[in-house]
Amino acid sequence: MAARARSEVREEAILLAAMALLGEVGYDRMSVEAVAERAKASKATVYRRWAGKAELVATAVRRYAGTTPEPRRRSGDLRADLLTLLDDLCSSLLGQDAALILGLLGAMRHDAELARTVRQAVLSEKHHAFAALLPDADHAWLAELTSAALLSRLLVTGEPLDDEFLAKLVDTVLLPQLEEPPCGT
Amino acid sequence: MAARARSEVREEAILLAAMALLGEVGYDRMSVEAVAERAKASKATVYRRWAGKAELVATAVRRYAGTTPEPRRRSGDLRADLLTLLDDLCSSLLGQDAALILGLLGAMRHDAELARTVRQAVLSEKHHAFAALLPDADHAWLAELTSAALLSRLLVTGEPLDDEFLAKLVDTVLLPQLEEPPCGT
Amino acid sequence: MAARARSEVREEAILLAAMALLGEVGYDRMSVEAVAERAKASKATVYRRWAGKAELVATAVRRYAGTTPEPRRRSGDLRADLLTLLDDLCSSLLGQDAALILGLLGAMRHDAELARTVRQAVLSEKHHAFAALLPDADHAWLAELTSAALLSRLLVTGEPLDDEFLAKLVDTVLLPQLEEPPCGT
Amino acid sequence: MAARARSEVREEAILLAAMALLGEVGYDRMSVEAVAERAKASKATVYRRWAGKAELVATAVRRYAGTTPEPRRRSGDLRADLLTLLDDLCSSLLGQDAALILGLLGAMRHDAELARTVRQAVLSEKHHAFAALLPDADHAWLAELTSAALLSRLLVTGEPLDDEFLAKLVDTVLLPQLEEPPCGT
DNA sequence: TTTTAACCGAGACGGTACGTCACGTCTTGTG
DNA sequence: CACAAGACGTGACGTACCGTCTCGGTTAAAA
Repeated sequence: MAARARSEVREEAILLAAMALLGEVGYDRMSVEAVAERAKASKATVYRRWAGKAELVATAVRRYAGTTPEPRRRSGDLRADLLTLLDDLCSSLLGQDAALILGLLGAMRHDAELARTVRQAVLSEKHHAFAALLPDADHAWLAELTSAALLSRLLVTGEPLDDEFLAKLVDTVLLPQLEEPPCGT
Repeated sequence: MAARARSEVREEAILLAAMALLGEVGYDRMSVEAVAERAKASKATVYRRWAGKAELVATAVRRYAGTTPEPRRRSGDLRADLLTLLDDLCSSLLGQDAALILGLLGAMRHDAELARTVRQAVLSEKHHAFAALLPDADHAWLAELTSAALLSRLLVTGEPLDDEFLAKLVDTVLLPQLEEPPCGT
Repeated sequence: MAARARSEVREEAILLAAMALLGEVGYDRMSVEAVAERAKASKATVYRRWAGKAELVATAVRRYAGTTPEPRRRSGDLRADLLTLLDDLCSSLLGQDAALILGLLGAMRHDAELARTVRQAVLSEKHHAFAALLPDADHAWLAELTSAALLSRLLVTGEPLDDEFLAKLVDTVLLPQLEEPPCGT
Repeated sequence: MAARARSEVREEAILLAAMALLGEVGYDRMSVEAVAERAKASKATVYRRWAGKAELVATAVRRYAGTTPEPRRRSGDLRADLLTLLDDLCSSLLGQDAALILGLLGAMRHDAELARTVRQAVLSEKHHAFAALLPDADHAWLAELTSAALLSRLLVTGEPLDDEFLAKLVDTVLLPQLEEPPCGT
């Protein structure tokens, strides 16, 4: 194969530097200058590709954090499968970095294009996951509810995304919706 | 010896200016200078009372954000009452101002005490509302789910908090949890 | 005797604090706030008496630095007496603090009254000294020349006001003027 | 790698603005912000090159203050030539701008290197002028005395540098030193 | 003594300038 | 010719003093 273009190499270096700094100091205190310096790139190179910090970080996270690997196999037990699924989704919640997510949410308000992209990243992943597991359900709605609950924990309550929480979510929100029709009425 | 007391008037003017700007431009683009100017105060006066932007915003929000109106009367029809309740909660979601909420969430990351206060303000309002309507339910959980769904709409999807959405929330999330023995089993 | 009025006590405390700080950090970095604090006075008390830093310092220096004590006795040897005189004048050159003098010179440009006072303090002392020693000479001119030379050393060249310098001043500037007439012409 | 060189143009604009303001309002009331604004530069650019106000002024003066015009021709009459010389020196006394000189003297206290330079500029000009006119005299001493007298008038007494003053200076200070064997002895 | 008025500490206040930092744009020379 | 290096204008940051202005507590003289 041909060697990758210089741009790609640069881009990767920048994104990796961004991820590293993101982890070290958080979104707020991460500066584009620092990213450029660490990547041995120049600020111009960064700004040539991204419109600002939020976009840069968005790309970085999309590429290096949202690694929702191959969905784990289903066991046949619906409840167990849902728990496994949620566990996977948690792991990929943009690295669970609240500051990063806030930064992105903020940036979305100024950049409609970014907004679309992030929504995609945040929701469609869940959407597809649910679609795979429950072909007949209202995937979009399940994805939205799940996403909302996870985000709320992360941003608002600050409580951990632990097994107990996931179980409650499955038992009181997700499963009831799937069993709804059988109940008669 | 007694010096002139810090004027409550000044403080209020500053906090109101902060709230206003927070709503207008969001946390990031709100500058302390602008707050001072609008409050006809000097930067020094601001910094004399608060250690920085985050603390200023924290106080402002603590004081001026938790204003729930009195709950409307219940009709006896549970579904209708829930819809009315959600409608009320929407109206008080900090004015549904996404910029302000983002600013708030951002400020929470810099001020743990504020974080507690805001969680209280955001959740306990819903908590009490549910408690009044459904004495036997898991109020905290209902409040968290509802809050999460509203926030998600506001910040992530950007879709409107319309009746259709509220109805879906009631029908697929809230009511199913109240029909506790879910028919079968 | 009656106890001194409170004001006088306060004034003295403030002036002494000013002198102390002047010596410790110099004119530029001495702040009125620091003077007040050290004197356990309030800024208002300082500003009640003086219009600003320069005036405060002017008073302080006039009172506590310009202590040209009683003129030393004349020996009869004119040259020796002049040297003694210059030595005394050097000692009283506002404590020889260049920064202080600069501050005063600067303040003089904004405050004509102060200007008069400082000129008085700087020049008339020398004037009188010369008048006592040389009743028939042009005292004002001698005073101006001497003052100028001392100031120049202090502010411009920064070289020490040592005996060699004083001797040269006496021998090449002062004495020639006194011997002028005898020479004929 | 090569970045854009710091533009000599920017630097010159800033220094000229500094000189202008120095002359207009004096060192103390000259602000870096004002300099930057007048130079159509930014504060950051100023601070990128100089560590503070003192250094900025230092450079400005170093570069733009030592401008003596060519000496006028001598007539052969020593007294007349001295008067002419003093007149020239007056004109070049940094424009006889007291505020500027005070600013300069102030800046010298914060920057030892500037101090050396300014002394050079202030004194060596006179030094050379005297050397040209009186090859055998103690030029440095004459220069210092002259400089001192001019400065004293400008800063301390505030009286004009008029012909009468210059004549007195020539007749009572300069000429007597040149008639080296002072008649008697 | 007791009142009563001046005085004074403490320090809040609106300002102005400081020096720093990061932003996003731009130019320049090197590999 | 793409890129590092980094200068530049911009604008907010948080700090330090400025000089003005209430406040109440404390004297010391008048009652």
